Amino acid sequence: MTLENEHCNVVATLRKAGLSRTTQRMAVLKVMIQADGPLSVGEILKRTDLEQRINKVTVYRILSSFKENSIIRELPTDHGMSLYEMACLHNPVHPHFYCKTCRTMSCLPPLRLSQALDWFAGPSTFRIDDVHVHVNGVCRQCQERS
Amino acid sequence: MTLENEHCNVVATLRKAGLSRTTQRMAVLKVMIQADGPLSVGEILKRTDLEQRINKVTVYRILSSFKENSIIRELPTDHGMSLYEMACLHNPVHPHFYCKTCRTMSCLPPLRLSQALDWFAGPSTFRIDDVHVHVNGVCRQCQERS
DNA sequence: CATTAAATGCAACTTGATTGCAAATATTTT
DNA sequence: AAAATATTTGCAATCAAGTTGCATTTAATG
Ligand SMILES: [Mn+2]
Ligand SMILES: [Mn+2]
Ligand SMILES: [Zn+2]
Ligand SMILES: [Zn+2]
Repeated sequence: MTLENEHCNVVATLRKAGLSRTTQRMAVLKVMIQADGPLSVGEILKRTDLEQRINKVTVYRILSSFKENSIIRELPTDHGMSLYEMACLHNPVHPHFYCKTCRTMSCLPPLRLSQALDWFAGPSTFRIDDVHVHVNGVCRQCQERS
Repeated sequence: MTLENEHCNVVATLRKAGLSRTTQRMAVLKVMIQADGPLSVGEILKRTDLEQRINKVTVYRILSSFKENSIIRELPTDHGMSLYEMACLHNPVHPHFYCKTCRTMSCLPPLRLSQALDWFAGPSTFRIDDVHVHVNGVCRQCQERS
């Protein structure tokens, strides 16, 4: 499953989000748009460095601002590390398969859970060890406290 | 939702898993059984230390062996930290709610996803920001490579 | 071009988790 | 019960992802 968002425009995306057009942000966004799957910060650094060296901290801050503006999605893994993918119209929310061994994340078809299980039962070659359903938010107490 | 596994016996659980009965393992397991929700390593340490001080590394290794023997479940959070809960018969797999603010994890009813959404739509006071469906396992290549 | 606000780079730091190895403890054998 | 063996533990060092403070640079604005 490719992201199929080659059409997303770097400049337009930044402008729509009201983010200034720095070379670093352009480079990171370009890499994200061209990616064929979720990328780690390390991988993003490796790819941006082909054209210009960017500081690790800067990448973290850029990803953080992209996330706040819903340009990208953060996909936390079970190894204390997150991967990132575009959150554009061409790439709706979908489940992911994470290989514990090579620490690679694969996008799964955007099906409902029942359909997804059928999909796995089919010609899928993944060996599933566990499935986490993780609901994130803010609890009652913390809501009242602010 | 309490774990309701007060009945699980420390000695019996260890014996069934073929794990030797060290004071440290007994202490950790006792704390896990008495817990009323998922615990972090820090919280486990705090509770075991009330009776005997255990090294942090030892707790990690104990939790790791408990997990391998399906005595407990690991619940990774989106903050690079895992929480742990009993995996006994009285505590079947279920979704969890994680508060980003106080970093507390709450157990949710073990319903199917569609029912769970109804549950949230009801008198629930959680503010949901995002839901991660996380499928873990080993991919095709990694399976063949071993 | 000058001004100002925002973004970046660097170094140091934080935190959860892991590793190597010697010492202690549990289990097995005699 | 004592000795032999295997397992487990504790400590210190280390790792890796991610964060923070602050000086410097860059982008937007007029
Ligand atoms: Mn994806
Ligand atoms: Mn639970
Ligand atoms: Zn793999
Ligand atoms: Zn909270």
